[in-house]
Amino acid sequence: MPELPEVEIVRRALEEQVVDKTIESVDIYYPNIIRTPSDVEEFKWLIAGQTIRSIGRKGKYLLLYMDQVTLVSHLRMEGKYIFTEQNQTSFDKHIHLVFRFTDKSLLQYRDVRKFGTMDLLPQGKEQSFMPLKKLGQEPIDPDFDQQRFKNRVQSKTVPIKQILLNQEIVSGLGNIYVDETLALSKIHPLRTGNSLTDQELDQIITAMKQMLEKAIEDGGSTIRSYESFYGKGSMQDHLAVYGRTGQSCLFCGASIEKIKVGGRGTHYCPVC
DNA sequence: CACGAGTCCTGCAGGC
DNA sequence: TGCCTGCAGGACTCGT
Repeated sequence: MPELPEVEIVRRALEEQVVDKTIESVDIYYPNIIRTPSDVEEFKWLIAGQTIRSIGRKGKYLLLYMDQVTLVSHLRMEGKYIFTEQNQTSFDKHIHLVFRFTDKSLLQYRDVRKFGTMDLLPQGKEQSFMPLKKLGQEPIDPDFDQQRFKNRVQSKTVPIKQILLNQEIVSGLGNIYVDETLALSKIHPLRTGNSLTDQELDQIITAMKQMLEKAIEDGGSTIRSYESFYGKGSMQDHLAVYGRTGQSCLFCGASIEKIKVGGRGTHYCPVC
């Protein structure tokens, strides 16, 4: 499941593959992927003729900047982009959208769970697009405001696990990297925000950063069906707790436990 | 305001 | 063998 590092890998791939290409048309096989505009025909009409100028990323959102519009794409669980040079007319059943470029190359969007979303907004309007506007800073942002982060966490009464998953507090972390961050910081996922000391939050900040930077370097994690453009990342081989229920902790040897926190599967070492 | 629960969707695991 | 149930998960909406 793509989190910040995986989305960053996709961003880099798209940057190499589709920048400067002009969209001739879009085939849509599953319209529910498109949220904005609500009329799919309008989506097709607005995007036709647009040239992709650059690829950005904010948290787990991909931004495809074009001449008059910006496409905001969220891959959610299993969304992925597949670029092919040659023309094609039939696709596997999980391809829900195909961008056809004027040079006959294609960009296919594949999403088994159909959870991904796309919003096409007028150029510049993506700034005020709600989910993006409310997004918290990324831990790897050089301007990351540590004090503000600490204050917001300490004002909350819910478990730290849920707080780190809240994209409005800090963006880019998903279930895997939150569990890993807490394991690395040696902080129990059920500890509430207001119970954490400044020092413990410093550990969390350091761990988040380290985690994400290493994951990007490793080409992302390949969990379940997720694969990046350039094949598989290797980060999954370095996970300390995620998906290791019952296996022994890398730090102390105790058996990794799995519980539910805020409705999410949560892995941790009961000793560390 | 803050939080919990329900929703979307499909492949896969487990039970019988 | 094959059906049925439940689970996974990000972010949004709705209800308390």
